[in-house]
Amino acid sequence: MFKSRTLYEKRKGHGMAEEKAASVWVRPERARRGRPALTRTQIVDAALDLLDAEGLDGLSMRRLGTRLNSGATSVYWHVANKDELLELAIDRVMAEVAVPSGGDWRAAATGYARSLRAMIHRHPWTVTLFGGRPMIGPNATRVLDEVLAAFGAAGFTGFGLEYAWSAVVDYVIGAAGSEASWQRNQEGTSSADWVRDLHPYLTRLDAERPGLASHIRDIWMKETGDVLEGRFAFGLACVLDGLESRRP
Amino acid sequence: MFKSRTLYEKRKGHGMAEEKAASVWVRPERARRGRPALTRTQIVDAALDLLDAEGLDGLSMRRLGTRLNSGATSVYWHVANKDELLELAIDRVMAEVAVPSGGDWRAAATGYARSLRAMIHRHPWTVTLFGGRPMIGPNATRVLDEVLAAFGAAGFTGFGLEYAWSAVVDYVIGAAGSEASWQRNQEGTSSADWVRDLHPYLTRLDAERPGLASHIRDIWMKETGDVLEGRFAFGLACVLDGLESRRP
DNA sequence: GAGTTAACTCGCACACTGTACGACTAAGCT
DNA sequence: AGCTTAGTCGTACAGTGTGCGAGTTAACTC
Repeated sequence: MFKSRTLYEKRKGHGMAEEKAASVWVRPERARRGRPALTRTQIVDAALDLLDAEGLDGLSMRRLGTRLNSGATSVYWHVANKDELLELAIDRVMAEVAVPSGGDWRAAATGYARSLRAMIHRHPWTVTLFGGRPMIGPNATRVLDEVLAAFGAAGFTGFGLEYAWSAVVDYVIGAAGSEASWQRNQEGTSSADWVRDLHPYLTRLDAERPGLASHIRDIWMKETGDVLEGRFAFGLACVLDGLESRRP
Repeated sequence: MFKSRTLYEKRKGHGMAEEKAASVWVRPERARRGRPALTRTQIVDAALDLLDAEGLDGLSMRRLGTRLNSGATSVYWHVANKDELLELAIDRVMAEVAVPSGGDWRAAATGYARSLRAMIHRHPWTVTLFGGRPMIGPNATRVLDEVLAAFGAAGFTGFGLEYAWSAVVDYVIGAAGSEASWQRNQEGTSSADWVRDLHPYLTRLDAERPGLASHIRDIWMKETGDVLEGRFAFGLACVLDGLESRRP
């Protein structure tokens, strides 16, 4: 009898050296014969539901299985492991980020930055995953291509191009990431709870570091959505100004 | 007999409403009587060893226990749960970041940024944790106080102060975070492996997106430590220039 | 139509996780 | 001496990611 073996596993034996399984992106979706089966898109859809609803911890292979009305380990036929599933998921949401074209480079950069930030707000679980593995999926690729083209049209080339682009992404990810976890923190505990938690800390701070204490009271505890908006606009403008003055 | 109960648990009963346990930082270390015991510092030391050696996944309570030559669950007497342990750990490494004083504001900001980045490089596991909960430990507090003072001396006040400071941290965390995971990625697989993994992707890219393909070949695959250094210097300079021109 | 083969699902098992619980030991106080 | 409390630890529970192999179904070949 022929032993059904996972195509995705590392192949050994036959005297050949151990061979790495290829990335999801070069490996085509399974050819479908046999009983109609789960689809990659179907699986990623369900995974996204769980991720968006409950964050990274909300996604477990078993819960994914039950959501798909299938066995806990059936997904493993279509996907090598959980990391790969997350790779698929993050590329899927990268489809939501757009780089406006047709305007000047600054409009393109701003649009890209805001679009990326909005995506992170919709899918806060992405923050942890950024840069985990190099993002190589079709949508990430498309975005990268577009943004490099926009910065290239602005005159940046070579390492300067890389530097300029990086400055924007790095800032956006840092800023949007901190906003995302701040919001996740707020929604868990009501604002009043948060204040009560902070209270003993603040009273001690009043004595030891009055400047910091008043900053926290006057700024942090009054931080609304508008303030976050202003903060992001400010930081982004700083970065873009710096780029403008360094543009070839 | 008196049932020994964890002091750290939420206290209920006696008709009083459920009460939240206070944060690690307001709760003193356990008074020591009885047999000489584990120490907070001792525990955090061991945790840091594991974290620095093998990253976030390297720290499990059981491994921590064996490293301390103690039972797997003994740590729970000194620390409410794993999250709290991580809070202690991250504050410990915050001791390593310094804000230079005595120079102009730009020197202070640069020094702070570089110091924070260096700390992240030494302890890449911090990246995921930043902003998880608001950082409230003594060292984080000290750093925050110092950096706010430096920016305050530069003329920033109120929300402008918050904006200016945030722009720097957000950029640094974004940039250092991406560098850290990039390095972690390189050290796992040898550089040659990485190239081989990317190869099928690149050949396809040559046809579909030649601009991007050549960028990857010419820039990404030649990225050395010096390049990362230059990239960070560039981005930071952009942010600081933007701040300078907006300084009151 | 019969038979073969490949695609796919799924139950079970393993090693591992965080942590609640309660029994136990040992030190200090009266 | 006896009591009280600080501190340790073995056990247990519910959950995790995933390897394995047996079972099921549909499309091919003859």
